Amino acid sequence: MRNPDETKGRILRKSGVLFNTQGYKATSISDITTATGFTKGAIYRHFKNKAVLEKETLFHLSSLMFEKLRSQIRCENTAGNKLRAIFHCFESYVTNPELIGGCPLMNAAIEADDSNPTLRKEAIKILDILRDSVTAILKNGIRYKQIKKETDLDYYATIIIATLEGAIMMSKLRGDNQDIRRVIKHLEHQLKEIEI
Amino acid sequence: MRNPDETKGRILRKSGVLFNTQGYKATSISDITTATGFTKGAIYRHFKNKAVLEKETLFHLSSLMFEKLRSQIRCENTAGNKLRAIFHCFESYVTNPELIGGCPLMNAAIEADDSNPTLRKEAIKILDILRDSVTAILKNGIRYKQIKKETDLDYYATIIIATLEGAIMMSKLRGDNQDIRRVIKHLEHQLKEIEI
DNA sequence: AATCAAAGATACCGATCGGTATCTTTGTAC
DNA sequence: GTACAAAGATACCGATCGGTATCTTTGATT
Repeated sequence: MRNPDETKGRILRKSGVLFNTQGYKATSISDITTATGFTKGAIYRHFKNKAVLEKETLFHLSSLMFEKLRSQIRCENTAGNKLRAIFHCFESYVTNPELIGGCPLMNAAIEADDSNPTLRKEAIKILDILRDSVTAILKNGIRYKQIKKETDLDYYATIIIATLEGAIMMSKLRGDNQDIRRVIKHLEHQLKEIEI
Repeated sequence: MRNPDETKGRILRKSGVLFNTQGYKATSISDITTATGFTKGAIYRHFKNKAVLEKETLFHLSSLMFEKLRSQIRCENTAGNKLRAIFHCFESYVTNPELIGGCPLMNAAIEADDSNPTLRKEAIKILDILRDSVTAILKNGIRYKQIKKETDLDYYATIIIATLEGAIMMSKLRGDNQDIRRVIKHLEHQLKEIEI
């Protein structure tokens, strides 16, 4: 019992990489035992079945995502710059090799939407939190006279998230950051129109 | 030998539905035998292995996609209306239950980008054709004085495709067409700025 | 009607899947 | 240092995976 929490953390980190690159269904428990060095016995002691491991891993991946997002947002002190920080966070899903596999929200959403209700529910939660983060920034921006008060919050949140996610798909598929760069340029233009 | 081409077509149509909803790796040959009524012997007579079946099925799905796209584009006679037709074609990936599983480009791209080079190559081809379709419309629009001549073709093509694909992901995940509607509204606004 | 190649069905292969029962090891409390 | 519960390893389960060798059926050709 040489530290169960650390073992669980190791499993979550490794399965996070595997699920995010190969997919959830396509990654076997054996893949995870090979990657972690632990045995099935160890894994099934911490997770009662694969579905639970998938769900907890997606939660873990989203925690990393929101952690990074929040730390970058906190560094900026205007709504506009906070949003620009979000844009570049998403760019790093293409450019940063550490964030292997791309955006975990997108990956889970595409795999789960038609065939994995459990994972889908978790993905919806992540999307809701992401959307709320964007609208909260806009709302505070309005409060502090940085964003025009007639701005449709939900509308802009949808545009920002959809555009970034779509561009990540395109850039990851092609293996360059051309599309994500274009999209960020576009979003920065859009931002200037609602900034005061 | 009661019509081998029809058999191949049946297999492609059924595996198209299965691959597009459950994923490529997650769909087994047995799933396809159950869905088609054919046996493994029949399937492996027409496709030398599963990878080839996956690739040919993705090509088949993209053919359906471009067929519908082209028929809708052909109905319109200005660049702007041709683009609007594309927007609503993509909306139907959310609203039309016949197009089950969503956009095949997106599905293949997300599943293949990190772990299936064969499928990834096929997905890149689809994205290239889609992008070329959009830029060709814009280019013709400039020629016939419907689109401002200083418009950056590749830039707009990226914005349009990324935004639509991202919104399909969001709308399919949530199970409503709110996000895709917002995004189309946004793209129509963008379109008015480059239309003459 | 006999022939024959192609279409498709059947039966099977070794490998791997998710999962579990059981055993051994480990750290800790006394 | 002994007892004990938890952590982790080992060995195995039936089911299913992709794939293949072989058999039967089919329809066109002569």
